[in-house]
Amino acid sequence: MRADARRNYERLLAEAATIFAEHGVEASLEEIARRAGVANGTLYSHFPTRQALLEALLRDRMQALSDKARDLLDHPSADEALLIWARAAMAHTTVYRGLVTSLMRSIEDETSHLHAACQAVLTAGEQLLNRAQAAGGMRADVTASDLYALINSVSWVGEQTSPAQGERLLAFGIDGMRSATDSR
Amino acid sequence: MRADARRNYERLLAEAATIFAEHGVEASLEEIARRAGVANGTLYSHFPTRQALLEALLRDRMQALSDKARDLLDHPSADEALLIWARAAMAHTTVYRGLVTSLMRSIEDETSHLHAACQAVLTAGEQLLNRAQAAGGMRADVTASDLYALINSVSWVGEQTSPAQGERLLAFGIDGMRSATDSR
DNA sequence: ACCTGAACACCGTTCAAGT
DNA sequence: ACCTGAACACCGTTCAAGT
Repeated sequence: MRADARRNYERLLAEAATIFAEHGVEASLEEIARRAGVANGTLYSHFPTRQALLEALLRDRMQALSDKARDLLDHPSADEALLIWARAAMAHTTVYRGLVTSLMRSIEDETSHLHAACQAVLTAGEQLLNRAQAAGGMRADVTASDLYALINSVSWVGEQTSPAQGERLLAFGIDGMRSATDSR
Repeated sequence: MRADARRNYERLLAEAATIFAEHGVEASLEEIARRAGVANGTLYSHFPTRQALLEALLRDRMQALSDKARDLLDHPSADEALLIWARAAMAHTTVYRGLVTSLMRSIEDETSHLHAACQAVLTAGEQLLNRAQAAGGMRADVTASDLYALINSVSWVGEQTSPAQGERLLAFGIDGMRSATDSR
């Protein structure tokens, strides 16, 4: 990669982070290019779609979330580990306004640039879920997709109303996924 | 209201219904005006905002949902009545793609043209919730806002992935709101 | 009293022409 | 190889001028 190309790439990423943080993931791509000091087409040559830009921006963070799930497999309580991770996932999905919608769509859409990363997160969550199920804390019929959808939906609520309302729904949702024999 | 004004109003509503059904609530207002055969500004004079248009379009349906809650107060099972109503509410919030986001936002935003109707729906749900709580089926700490948020969030999931996934999350959510003593 | 349609200030995306 | 910037086809919203 040529030096000027690399510099443009980095500047675009940096401006995108700022502008997405301020205006959400639907912010104007034109403004990102403008603020990065490059022409319109340069943005498109580096990032063919908005999702490609998001993917580059979130790559490390999503990897970290997957890693965190692996680490939590060593946590003494399988149930608690799952809850801790779910909250971390919530925090991740709300870094930019509107991001949660992209993440939810991308899990089903294989053509999305975010699909692989979302799939990795789902699989990471699945490990924690399976462990909690084996320990008897969670219903056997709960799927990784259920968990993924729950986390994203409560993040969406948190975004639309208040983070506290999102937290409440997460608690109800997880409780509803617990085994009947589990003490509450 | 002048006869031509009335006719334009009706045509705009009819076209909006068609186009929202096809493209979701973020569809082009310009296209609605175009298809209704009126000028751009005419749409704005009748409906100052997109939400005002939505409100006129949904008024009857939202009233019917509130009425349905009242009727269900006579249902023999308080728990079952709540679940039946929640499913009806889900169906309502998904008539147009993207509508659920407007409905969720409008409950907190008093300036929204949809606010009053959303508030009425929330209150209607509250009656059913309170009855289920009095009967001992639902936790006492569940609020009408929790119920409203749950319904909208699972509708959102249904829209982003599949209706079946939305249904599953509704079941988990409601279960999580049940009293611990409730048989499962 | 209501309607028209141009005007303004924005978009996303593409692609020939440059360096 | 990469970048530029004009071109195209769209938007939402406002408002003077008409009838």
